[in-house]
Amino acid sequence: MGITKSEHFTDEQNELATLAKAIGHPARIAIIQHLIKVNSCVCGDIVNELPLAQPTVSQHLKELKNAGLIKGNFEGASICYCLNEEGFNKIRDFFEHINTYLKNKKNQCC
Amino acid sequence: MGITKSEHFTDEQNELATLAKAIGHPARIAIIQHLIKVNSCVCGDIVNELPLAQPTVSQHLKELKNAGLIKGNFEGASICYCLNEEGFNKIRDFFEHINTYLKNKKNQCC
DNA sequence: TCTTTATATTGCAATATTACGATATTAGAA
DNA sequence: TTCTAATATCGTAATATTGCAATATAAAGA
Repeated sequence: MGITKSEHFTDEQNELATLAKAIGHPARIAIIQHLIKVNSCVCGDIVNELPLAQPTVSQHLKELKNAGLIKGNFEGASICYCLNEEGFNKIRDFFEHINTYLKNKKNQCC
Repeated sequence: MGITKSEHFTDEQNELATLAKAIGHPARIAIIQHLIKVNSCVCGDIVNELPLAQPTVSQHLKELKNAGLIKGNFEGASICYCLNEEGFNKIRDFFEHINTYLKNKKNQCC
């Protein structure tokens, strides 16, 4: 039906899913990579970096912001975006947990 | 339009997005967590662990498999699922890269 | 063979996502 | 104030995702 049955899952599961989902689009990966590449806040040039129209980029930025993966500050007329450590820490912990498991796993049949 | 303009992004960006997207659903997070929790391959009991009907679970398993995040082996009449190290390594590298950046970042304005 | 058990596939309805043109908003510059 | 530049929001079309009942398939046991 297109509705995710969020109420049947734990808060942690829903939160991790929201973070991963927000990252799950090539334009949003590109935004994250660009923010890392320039190693500073980015004011406005993100639209020029992406092969998408301005309203579309704005929408992707909003989703990353809502998920807690980026932060935006007003910088005069434009806005300054940068990565939000908090969001990335949460999802990093999840992958570290998986990584630790994969290193020590036993009884694997496949 | 609902169409992601994949052709305008790099292979790496599309691949990372596909992996993150596959993880971006609470049911699929729950499947991953269950595979870790039992610390072995899981044959069939995943359906009983989730608050979803069998066809829905089957569909989620298929998506995780297509993304390269789990593997499935036939084990008699049932199927044995476990995590696929390869897929998780790829996305882990991405997050480690981000983590390294966040630790050393300068010139942050937000 | 027939049945049972486990899993996959099909088909469809409900909802979500993606993309963008048009338009609104907001802040500085003239 | 008026103009301009930067960003957000609205509205909408096209497509994707989610979920499940019904059904198909495949393997093992009686």
